[in-house]
Amino acid sequence: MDGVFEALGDPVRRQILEALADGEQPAGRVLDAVRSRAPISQPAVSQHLRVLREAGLVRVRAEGTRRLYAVDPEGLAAARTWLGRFVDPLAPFAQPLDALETELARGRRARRAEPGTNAAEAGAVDRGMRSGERGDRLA
Amino acid sequence: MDGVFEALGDPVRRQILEALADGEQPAGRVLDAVRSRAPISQPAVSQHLRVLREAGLVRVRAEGTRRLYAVDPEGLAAARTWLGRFVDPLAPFAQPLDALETELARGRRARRAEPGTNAAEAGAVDRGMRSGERGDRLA
DNA sequence: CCGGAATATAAGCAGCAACTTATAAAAGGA
DNA sequence: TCCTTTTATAAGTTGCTGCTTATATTCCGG
Repeated sequence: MDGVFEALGDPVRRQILEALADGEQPAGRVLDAVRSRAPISQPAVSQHLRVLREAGLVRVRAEGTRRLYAVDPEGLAAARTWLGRFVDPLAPFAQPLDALETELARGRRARRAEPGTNAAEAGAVDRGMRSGERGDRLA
Repeated sequence: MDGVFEALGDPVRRQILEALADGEQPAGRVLDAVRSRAPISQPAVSQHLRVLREAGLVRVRAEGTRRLYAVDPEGLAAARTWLGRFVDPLAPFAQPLDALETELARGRRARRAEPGTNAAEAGAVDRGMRSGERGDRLA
């Protein structure tokens, strides 16, 4: 449980989660997905998967010599719940709206078959795309 | 880096956010809050605040010689939205029970730890339970 | 059984991120 | 003006984290 946000803090691990967003996949496929963006070794991805597993963010299922990984919604929900505390204290009632947003994202995901849009969307969030006004850049 | 999740990955920064959960507070008060749990220098907290600010998770307002920090809901919402893609669309409606349910399910899962696939995960849960702190318990 | 495929672990190394102390900057009060 | 308070920045050190290569483990087909 300790380690959920630590695990989410790594961009490669978030990418792995995105690769698993469409459903259960063997480690090899996850490896390929990550490699489609940057060169990385098989052990590196295996280690990332371990971190995610120990954080409760993914679950594994052995099938033959393959390891099928899938997102563990519980772990994600835990992180989400923690974040929920900081959302406007006046409005825990914004929840239904939140659910709608999620529903829309899900519909999009189901309707489509290409993983490209997915990554792009998440990447935007990753890079902190928000309404400007904060141009306080400092290296 | 300007990553939201990178910023959230540090336990001290999450603690700072918790200290700001009750509303705007001057940097000095944040410093005291963090110090109430572990010894840390003033510059260290100042640097953490900068990371949070650059990630869009907090905003600052100068008042005299004081700097008043507050949570920026937009940044948190971005993270929450990203996480939302992996969560059951109906889950947000169960929000109040979320944490408890997660806890229970996790305990169950750890108890029936299957050798090979789940051993490491169970160990991680054990380690996670040590904290006992209200806010950090989750993360 | 044996070779190969899929995955995990071991061991070691490099870079960075978070800490420290020292100092600067800015504002308010005597 | 000078001192104090409050916060930020500079500079340097170090432990941890994520990477690599090499090897072990497990399973399946021939």
